[in-house]
Amino acid sequence: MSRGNTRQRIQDVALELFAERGYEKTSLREIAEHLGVTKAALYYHFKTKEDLVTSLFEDLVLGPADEVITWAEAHQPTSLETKLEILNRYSECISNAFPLVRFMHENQAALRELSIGELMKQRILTLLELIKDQDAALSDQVRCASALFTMHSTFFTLQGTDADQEEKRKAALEVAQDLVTAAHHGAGSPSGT
Amino acid sequence: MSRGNTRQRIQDVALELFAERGYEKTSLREIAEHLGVTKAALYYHFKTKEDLVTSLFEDLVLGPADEVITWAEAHQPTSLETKLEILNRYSECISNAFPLVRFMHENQAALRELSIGELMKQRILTLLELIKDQDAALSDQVRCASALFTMHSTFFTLQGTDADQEEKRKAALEVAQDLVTAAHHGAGSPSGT
Amino acid sequence: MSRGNTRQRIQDVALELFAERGYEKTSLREIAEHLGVTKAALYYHFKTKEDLVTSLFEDLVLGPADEVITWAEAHQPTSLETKLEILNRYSECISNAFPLVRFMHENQAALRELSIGELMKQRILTLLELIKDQDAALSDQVRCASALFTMHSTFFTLQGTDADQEEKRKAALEVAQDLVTAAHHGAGSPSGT
Amino acid sequence: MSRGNTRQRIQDVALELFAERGYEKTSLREIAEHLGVTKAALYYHFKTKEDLVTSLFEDLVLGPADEVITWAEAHQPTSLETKLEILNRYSECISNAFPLVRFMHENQAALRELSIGELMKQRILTLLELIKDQDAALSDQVRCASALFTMHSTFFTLQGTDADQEEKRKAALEVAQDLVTAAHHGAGSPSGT
DNA sequence: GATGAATGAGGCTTCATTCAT
DNA sequence: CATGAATGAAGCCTCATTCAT
Repeated sequence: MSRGNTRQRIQDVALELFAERGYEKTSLREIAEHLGVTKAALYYHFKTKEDLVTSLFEDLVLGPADEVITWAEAHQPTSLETKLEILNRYSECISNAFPLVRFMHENQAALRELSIGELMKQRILTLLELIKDQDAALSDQVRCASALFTMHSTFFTLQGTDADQEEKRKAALEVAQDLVTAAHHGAGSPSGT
Repeated sequence: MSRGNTRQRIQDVALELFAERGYEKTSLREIAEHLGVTKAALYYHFKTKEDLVTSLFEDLVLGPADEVITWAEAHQPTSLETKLEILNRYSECISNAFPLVRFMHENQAALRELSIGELMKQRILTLLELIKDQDAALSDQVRCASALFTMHSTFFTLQGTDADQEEKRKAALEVAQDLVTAAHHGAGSPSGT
Repeated sequence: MSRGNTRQRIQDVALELFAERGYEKTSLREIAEHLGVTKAALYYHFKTKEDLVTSLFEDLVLGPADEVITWAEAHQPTSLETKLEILNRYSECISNAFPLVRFMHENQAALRELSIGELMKQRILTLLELIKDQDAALSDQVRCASALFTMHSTFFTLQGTDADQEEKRKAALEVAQDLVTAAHHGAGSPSGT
Repeated sequence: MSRGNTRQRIQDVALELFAERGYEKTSLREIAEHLGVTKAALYYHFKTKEDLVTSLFEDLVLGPADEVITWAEAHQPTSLETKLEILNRYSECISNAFPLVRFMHENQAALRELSIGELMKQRILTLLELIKDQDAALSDQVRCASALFTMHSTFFTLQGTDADQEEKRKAALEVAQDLVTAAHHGAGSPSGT
């Protein structure tokens, strides 16, 4: 019945529970029980609890995000079109790893103590740097940060809605792109004048 | 030096530590040690750990938010101007209780298991209902949710900046108001056409 | 029934079990069960298992040994008579803390990983330096080390004997003093010629 | 590269780690990792952890010690010269198995729970019986025990020294023989008179 | 000869909480 | 108002060991 897929099954259940109940509240005992295995079995596949959560990010989101960053850095200086394409590509990463992104969004405090949290934060800050202008008005900087956050949070913000995953992705992407477009044109400063 | 203000001091330290290290990672022992008191002393002032965190929300954010909601519900049906004023008032609540909002934002998973978390979520959803149109395009619904999230997260998003608290508040408010304005005018649907 | 003496009772039982079954083999569960308390109660009185064993050495042997060292260092350069008096005083320390010394002797490997082990080792090496001549023949250095070891191990070496504690102490002291006397007179080098 | 010598390699690594970190603190995982094998591989060669440590004593020290005992028992009643020759022969056993003797000396508490520990203890007590007089003065019994302990511990007592193994062996042997000689002549009793 | 996968027992430690004083 | 002492539950993790392949 169980071949070489136990590692995968552990990751699946862990992701589900982490997203559902939070990182700290999810114990390895719970994960093991959901799987019908012993706690010790988890330790055969993952060195620590942190190692387990780290593997989720590495397998689902870190690689894809790095691809976006690599692509973006090859297209500098960053035109508006490039920025919009960054958002587009990033929205696809996120959409594919949606429960993990939800987990990341809702457990920032817990992730801060994990080394993978630091790595993810760096990726997001790097994306932010690529999207915003260093010396833009404050409100335009907010627009760019907000664009990223919007994509991170939309999938579960729109939980009640009957829209499907792809519709949500497009809606979030549209809003994010509008925000970045406005920031790019310096919507912030003229309104201040 | 310290008279009957112990309760206050506990809240201050608790808020600081909760915001810094997260709800689950902050133990009552830590809080007590930071205060130079015994754990048991905390229990004289607060029935449980949950009671302590609840008191923070009640004292700092729940009341003010309810005032905004009460005001908003008295001004229905909601015109664009009303919506913008809701955002304005809410941004002031948030600005005053800034570390608690950060805590809320970064500990959503933990708060989900606490009854105060449910209460706060209701408030935010109520505000969202007042701001968005029930049958707006999906992207416009995202805009309104994003407006709220943007205000929640801006204060620590802009951590590195040298802007002061009030400047940040205004920048976040501007972005939020733009988003809601766009949503109000149905920016979403035409772009779909 | 139990007033402020719980800490003491924990130490007593811990010493007994540590000496009986070794440091690593003695679990805090066992100690707690022997006392009719919870494991958590131990942690109220001692921060860790290492802290518990450390307290034993500090309370029973470290202080007295330091007194011997202090006395010895005040009587430098060290005449033979002084050396013999060092042995005499040290034998009394040891005799009073006899089960702990047995524990130390039989758990050197375990103690090497504990910081108190390092401290105790330093004390013994210091005593050794005071007793032996830096440039004595190899066999005389062995004599001095042996003198110390002999006192450490005699109490349980002579376990079967019906002699009482004080007789054993005197016998060990006599042998140790003979060894140091021989070393002092350079018994080693002439026999080599 | 490695043919049928895996068993030997396991023993080598095990001895090294046991001596370094102690019996309890050394896990089979560690041993396996140092060898670049799986834990399960160890179980192909040794039935249990105890079996592994037992094999070390059997191969390195038990046989040679038994030879000494056999020789000694054939030379009863034991003259002083015989006693000195026992020490001489035993010192050679020990010198050859030096890390294992260090291990034995520093892990007495752990060995007490192992059947091989009991066996080794018996050998040493047997040697002690052969060396000392049943009804000697207490101090002379201490001398004989001390002679044995001295040889056990000298190799690592003299760790800092630049003397080579054989010089250390001779120094320890000299001290041990002096002690036994003194005991044989009843140095203890006249001093009591 | 050796591995991959798993187990059951048990280790140390921390936590929120209680209660007599 | 607050402490000292303690508890019960649970946490993460490691260990020696087994067994099918």
